[in-house]
Amino acid sequence: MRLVIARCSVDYAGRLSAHLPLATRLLMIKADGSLLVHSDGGSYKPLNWMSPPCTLTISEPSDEQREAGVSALWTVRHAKTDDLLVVSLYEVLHDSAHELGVDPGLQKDGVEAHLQKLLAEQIHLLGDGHRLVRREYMTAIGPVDILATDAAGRSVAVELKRRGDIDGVEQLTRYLELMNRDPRLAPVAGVFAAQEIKPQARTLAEDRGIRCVVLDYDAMRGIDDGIARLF
Amino acid sequence: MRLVIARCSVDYAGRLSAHLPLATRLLMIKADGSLLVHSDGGSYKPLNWMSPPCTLTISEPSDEQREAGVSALWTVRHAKTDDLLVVSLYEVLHDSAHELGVDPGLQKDGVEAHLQKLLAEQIHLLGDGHRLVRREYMTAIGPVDILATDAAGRSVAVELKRRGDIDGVEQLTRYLELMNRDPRLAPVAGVFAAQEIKPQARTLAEDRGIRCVVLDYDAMRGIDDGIARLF
DNA sequence: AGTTCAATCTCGACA
DNA sequence: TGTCGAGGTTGAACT
Repeated sequence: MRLVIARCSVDYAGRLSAHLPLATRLLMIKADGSLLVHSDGGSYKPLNWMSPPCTLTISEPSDEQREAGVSALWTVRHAKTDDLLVVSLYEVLHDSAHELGVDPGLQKDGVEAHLQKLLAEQIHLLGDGHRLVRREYMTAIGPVDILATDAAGRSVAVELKRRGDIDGVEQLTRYLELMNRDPRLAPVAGVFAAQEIKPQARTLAEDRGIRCVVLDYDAMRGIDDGIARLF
Repeated sequence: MRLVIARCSVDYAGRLSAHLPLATRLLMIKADGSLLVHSDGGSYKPLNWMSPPCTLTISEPSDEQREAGVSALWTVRHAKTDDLLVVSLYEVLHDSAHELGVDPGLQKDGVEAHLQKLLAEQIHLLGDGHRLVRREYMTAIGPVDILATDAAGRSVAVELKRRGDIDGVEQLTRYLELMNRDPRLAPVAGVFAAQEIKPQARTLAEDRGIRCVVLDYDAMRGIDDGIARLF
């Protein structure tokens, strides 16, 4: 990885055209040839960049450019899409190279999967008499998070989210529409379960006869840990 | 901006939990206190990060950690969400600080708004006899991209996307439901227009009687440029 | 400040 | 390999 701090301007042409006026920025060249242009603020997204696979060419500026103060030109071209990024360097304030090696990568610890497991184990949270049929019940348009039955033996489809918004309700609605056409399942009631349910989502859900259940993740985990400690 | 190359491990706890095993990486501390952890490959997204507003605290490792080889601990806590990022530094290979100043920011030339403008100008692409009523036609639940009339004078609501997926169909469906209750507009036909329409989205749309139109952006722009050249 | 919607989205899973 | 769906999405425009 090569790190360069420089006064530069940047032009990009690809899906859109974009320009960065002259300013001091960090230029990061990764081992795969990709380039990131970062400012000293904002989020993790660079001001501009070129994704791999791409190639960086360093060239001399034209006389006109040199007269304007440009000391070098970096041209980065994408290997497949022909997207083009041109960095005009005016002054280099820092330049260093480093060997980092291959990264072992991020290990993600899913929480939604855990939430599903916990709710399956504590299916009574849906109401007295509920029984688990199965997790990830497959339908033609995808898996329903949890299929259960209520005290009267009727089917209950559960859509599970960490943060319940309108999309989750739409998703569950599509599942319910489909499942209610299956005579072996119909009638199927819907439950929208989440740690937190947005007011709009609740309104939409209840308008469609879908019950909303707010889950307390910490409490569920606490009980689960308690069970785990028993064995 | 401070740039540190170090052998380190990283732990994150927030929306999800994640861990980065010991390896050599770039740590970028921006002026607003945010932290980025980059490897020497991949795209512009860091392996891990903390967005502003947040605060970085540098502390001494515990005896146990020191014995394991940790020389320093960086703890970054988000100001609002309490998300936590902990970097355990084992060996610092490079450390430098730089003054970058405020960035003037990126100047973009948009594409999406342009597509709407082009379709409004070339409304015949919807079919012979179509006429534009207006762009961004307001309804109670938001603006419909384009409202037009067909050859028979019936209302046509157009939802425009660069890539047409299932969400866009749901959105248009909600608009149509609402507009068809308005006696001045009803009956309103729906058109789902995009540069590219996903098979699932097309199926759902057609099942609901919504017509799909695939747009050729380059051709539309070409015609537009041609018109521009005439004047 | 909250909401909605696009993105040079990125990224992983799955057919 | 393409397609599809989710993201610690991010970011911008608008209410």
